[in-house]
Amino acid sequence: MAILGRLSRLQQLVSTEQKRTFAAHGLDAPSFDVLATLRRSDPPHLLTPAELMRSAMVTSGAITQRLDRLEGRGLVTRAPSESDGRSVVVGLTDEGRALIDRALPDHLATEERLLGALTRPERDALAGALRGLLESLGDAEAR
Amino acid sequence: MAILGRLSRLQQLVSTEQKRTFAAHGLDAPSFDVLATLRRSDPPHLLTPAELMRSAMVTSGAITQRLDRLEGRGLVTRAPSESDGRSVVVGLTDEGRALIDRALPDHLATEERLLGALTRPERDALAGALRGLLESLGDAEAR
DNA sequence: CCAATGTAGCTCAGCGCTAAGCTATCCCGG
DNA sequence: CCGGGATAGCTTAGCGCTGAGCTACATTGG
Repeated sequence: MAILGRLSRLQQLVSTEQKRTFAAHGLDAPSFDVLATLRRSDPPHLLTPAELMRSAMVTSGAITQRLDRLEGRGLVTRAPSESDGRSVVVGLTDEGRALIDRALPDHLATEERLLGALTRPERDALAGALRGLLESLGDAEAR
Repeated sequence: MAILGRLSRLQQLVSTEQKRTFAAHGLDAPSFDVLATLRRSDPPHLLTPAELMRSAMVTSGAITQRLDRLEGRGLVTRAPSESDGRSVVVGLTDEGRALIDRALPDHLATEERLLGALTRPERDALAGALRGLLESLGDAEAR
């Protein structure tokens, strides 16, 4: 089983490299994750903590703390939901949106660089294999 | 770039599943990693903290703390190196070896289960792609 | 031979996450 | 209409890791 060990090592290398990119924009990985998830969501780019939690695959406490930090920096806003008294709506501030819009191109360039060794067909095959595995493990959000 | 995102999600799912297996033997992932690395090394299964550090891709401080915990439980031993005054030699105790020998088959079964969705050729292709990526990123220990 | 540089391992403060538990709200079936 | 289970979000203690810094030992070049 030389697959899962390599998966873990590769993820480790990749995330270390990505951290460097995030840091160049004053971000860390958890913050980038939240901002990018909001940015990728349909306009008007509003999500609940529960949605962010499912996307990030972390516990609710982790999302609470991520949002605390981002809100403290003025990058996201929290407002009570109008339709569900338990829920909260998270949105990007102008500053948060400007920041993630600066960081995203760099992030994509890093991805491209990390995958540079693979040809297009190889990438497609790899993406397909990963997708298949994710689905077999019941990952609902296997995008 | 649907690859790196899936890689991260997959690694998350896999490691959560593996944790469950480790816990069934009274282990967590870091402890399992150290014991399994020692067990897989050539007899007499002795490694230095520096070697464990490179294998696990964590900092030296992390290895120190992992070894503190394992030594405290009586699963590994630390002895000063005879050939290098800076170095330490880590070995498995009888108990440590017995424990990892019980846990490893379960771990392999978990791997097999997680990869159940892939056929043999699919696995080979995936393993090859991951290996290629690791090498392109300069991972010396891409086994 | 020794000064300079590199390597090995340890220490510790700080950080983000989990796990468990809490309150408040929603929603379904009886 | 209401009781009970599910869901949303927050809190907090505890944990493992990083990053920076330290000491001791090894190695290399002049």
